[in-house]
Amino acid sequence: MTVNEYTGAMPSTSMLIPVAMLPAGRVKGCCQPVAAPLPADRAEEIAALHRALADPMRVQLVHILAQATEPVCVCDFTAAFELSQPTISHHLAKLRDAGLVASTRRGIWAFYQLRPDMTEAAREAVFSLEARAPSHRDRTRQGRRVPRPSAQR
Amino acid sequence: MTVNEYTGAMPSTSMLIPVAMLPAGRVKGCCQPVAAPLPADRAEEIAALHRALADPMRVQLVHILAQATEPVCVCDFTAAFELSQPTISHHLAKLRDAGLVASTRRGIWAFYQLRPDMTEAAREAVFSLEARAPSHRDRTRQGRRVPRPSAQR
DNA sequence: TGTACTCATTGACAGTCATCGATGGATAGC
DNA sequence: GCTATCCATCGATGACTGTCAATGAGTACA
Repeated sequence: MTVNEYTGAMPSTSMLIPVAMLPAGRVKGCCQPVAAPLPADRAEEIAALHRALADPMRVQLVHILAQATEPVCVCDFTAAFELSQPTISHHLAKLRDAGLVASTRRGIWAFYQLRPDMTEAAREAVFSLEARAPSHRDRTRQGRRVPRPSAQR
Repeated sequence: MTVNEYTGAMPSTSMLIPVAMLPAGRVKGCCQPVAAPLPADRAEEIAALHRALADPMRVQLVHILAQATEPVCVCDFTAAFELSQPTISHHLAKLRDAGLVASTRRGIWAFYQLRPDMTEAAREAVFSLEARAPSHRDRTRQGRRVPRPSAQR
């Protein structure tokens, strides 16, 4: 076998760690070179994105925003869930810090929406959430719900 | 505006909470109906998947497994990272509990690989990780790296 | 059987996170 | 100015998480 049967990954010498680089004493009979790790900052960036979606409440918030046709008022979130207003605000701040949502104020109200300029990584994560969200997807199937915006705005 | 400019979501009365269902006292001038929340267990399921990838070390482990052409020995993980063997084992167990990886033993060694029967949700998450993983993607572009396996095994 | 080795589990500890009540800033209306 | 309302922030608290040392389970080999 030379190809990952699942991912389709091809062996690439550019992605392999030379055996000589492995710490001495660990190169036993079973050991094989593995793909080069991601740069530490990139791994942390990816993990931070997933961390933003690692709470069911934030999954709910993103789900609602992905379905919304207008920016959503915080008061609607607090009305929809049995959590205190500070907790909702806390989760929205986490999503904002992760670059998933943006907020605007109108008078005393704050409105949240998904960021149109979300990173490609974030877009994939949101799509993977929405793609399997509605159990009635088969009934209302309309294709990919989070397309890459053809025109950024 | 009747369509979410970013997600392309269409208004669907089946996904809206009737205003009458909103708690009394919260229906103020700014409030609009929002999409129905996900079932609690589904939101938790989605969050659990992201929680599994919410640590940079587990991102690295999944990345290596996605690039690997063979099941990877634990001894290779412990050799590739400056973490203790129990910690590596701990992270692999988390990935296993999340349904992302499977392990087999050969003699005294344990080998890990991505689960071929991973859920659609997990597959999307892994793909969204790998799609932006290599900075030299453009040079070695081979299309989607995590296709749905045509033949389950 | 005894030794060496690999890997998983347990226990402990420090750090982080989710949650809520209290508080403060900002705005609208009187 | 005064009051009411909305939202963000702060501080406290309990729960969870990442990490490692110690230990246990299982295997290979002489």
